Amino acid sequence: METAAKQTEKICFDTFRQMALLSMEEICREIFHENQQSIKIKKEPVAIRNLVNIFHTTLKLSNEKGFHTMSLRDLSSASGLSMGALYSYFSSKDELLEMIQKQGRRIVGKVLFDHVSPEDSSLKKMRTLIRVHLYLTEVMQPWFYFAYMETKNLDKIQRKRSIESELFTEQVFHDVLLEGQKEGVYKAIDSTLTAGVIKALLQDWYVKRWKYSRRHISVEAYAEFVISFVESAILAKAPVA
Amino acid sequence: METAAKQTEKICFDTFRQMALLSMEEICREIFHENQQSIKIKKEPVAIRNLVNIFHTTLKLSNEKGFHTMSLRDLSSASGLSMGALYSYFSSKDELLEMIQKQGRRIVGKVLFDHVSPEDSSLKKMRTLIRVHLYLTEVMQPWFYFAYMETKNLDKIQRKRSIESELFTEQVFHDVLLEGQKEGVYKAIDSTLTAGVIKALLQDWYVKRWKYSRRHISVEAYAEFVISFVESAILAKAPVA
DNA sequence: GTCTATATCTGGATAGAC
DNA sequence: GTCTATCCAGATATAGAC
Repeated sequence: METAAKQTEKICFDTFRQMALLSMEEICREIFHENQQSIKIKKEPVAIRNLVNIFHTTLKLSNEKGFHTMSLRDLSSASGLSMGALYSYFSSKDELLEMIQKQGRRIVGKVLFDHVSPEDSSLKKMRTLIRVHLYLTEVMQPWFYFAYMETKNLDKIQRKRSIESELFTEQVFHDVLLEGQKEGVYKAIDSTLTAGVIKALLQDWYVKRWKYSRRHISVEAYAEFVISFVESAILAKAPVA
Repeated sequence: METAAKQTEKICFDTFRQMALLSMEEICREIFHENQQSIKIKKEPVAIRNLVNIFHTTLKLSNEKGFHTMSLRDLSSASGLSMGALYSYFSSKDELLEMIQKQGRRIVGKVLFDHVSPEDSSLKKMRTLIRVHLYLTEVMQPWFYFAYMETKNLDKIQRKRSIESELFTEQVFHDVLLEGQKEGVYKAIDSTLTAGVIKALLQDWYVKRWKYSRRHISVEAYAEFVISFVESAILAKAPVA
């Protein structure tokens, strides 16, 4: 009974995947138009195709051995673009790093909060937030991992932005927790620490992806586990079915 | 009443700190004697003083901007040792990386499992494991963070060792969970995922240290929070006081 | 727009003075 | 034992042909 309702309402991972892929190209188009001063290419289709290629390849190589260790020669041969061609899309290796970070933050912003409607119960909000967050990080795993590992290599201002965005996500969970506590759905435990703990569990999914792959655990399974684990810990009474 | 018993039994963070600091010098002495083929220095006191300095400075710089980004010239000026002097303690930058990883793994092995006795109840074992793990990572925060972030830069064999040690820690938690489930103390939920979740919470302490510092949360406070959070989620009945 | 060839710079590593 | 000076590989970045 409850299951039926759940299935119709519960956000589905597959539709999610397509959405994010669509976003990817769109974002590249935006980046292209915004950075036309540093991008020397004029034709949009060419530019976008190559940008997608460059970002994709950079993420792949960096996540194997780190952005700093990846030389532009590596990137050149792996992407099939020459050194010269690369430099018509960015003016320095650091700029490339910044472009990727910016692109990622933007997708997150676009996708993450479209799925929670304010009229939902705090219980439902929380569940949806957890699922959406996990599904998003699954679809964009390479980017999240990259952003996570390469923060140190950013300059101060970019670094600050990255920290802000981390704390902002945590804040969203924090707010829902407070709301639920007011309603009496959740226990009155430290909401800041709890929000941090939830964030840590979500992060583990994309940071330790190798572990979960090896153990053949799907995102959906992990999502349901996290939800039930967290709810066991914070619900005022026994979890609803 | 329970509080009094708890305080006498509960492992104390301050004594813990001293123990780890002592270990540090001892370990450097061991390293010195083992690597006398690559270390050109003969006098023990000099060697140890400089080794401690080198490790300490390397951790500091690397944790700011990454090991790869830290040049040996940076290390030289920050430690006060010349390039030449540095090279009488290791034969390559990679060897320095390996020495630090090895040193760290050794301290962990020395300290981590001395505190759980097999005759304890699984409940007590779990609590002690959580505390000891957190206290240890607190005392050795720079090293743990370093080991965590620089795994990518290791060669295959070292990398494998690092992964093994990660999975081993998780296994310890896993075993205690199973034991507790058999005794009926813990619920019969997925023990692998649960162990992973606990590990993630412990890791958050040293990976996101900046966050907890900023919020003025002490290790002890975090430890107690994690324990109560985890127990709320996994205890078969309501937690004991 | 894309390539090849090349200039320039950075940083790991070593030799030899003190 | 420690320092300075230097070598050289490898990386970023650019110029100019096609």
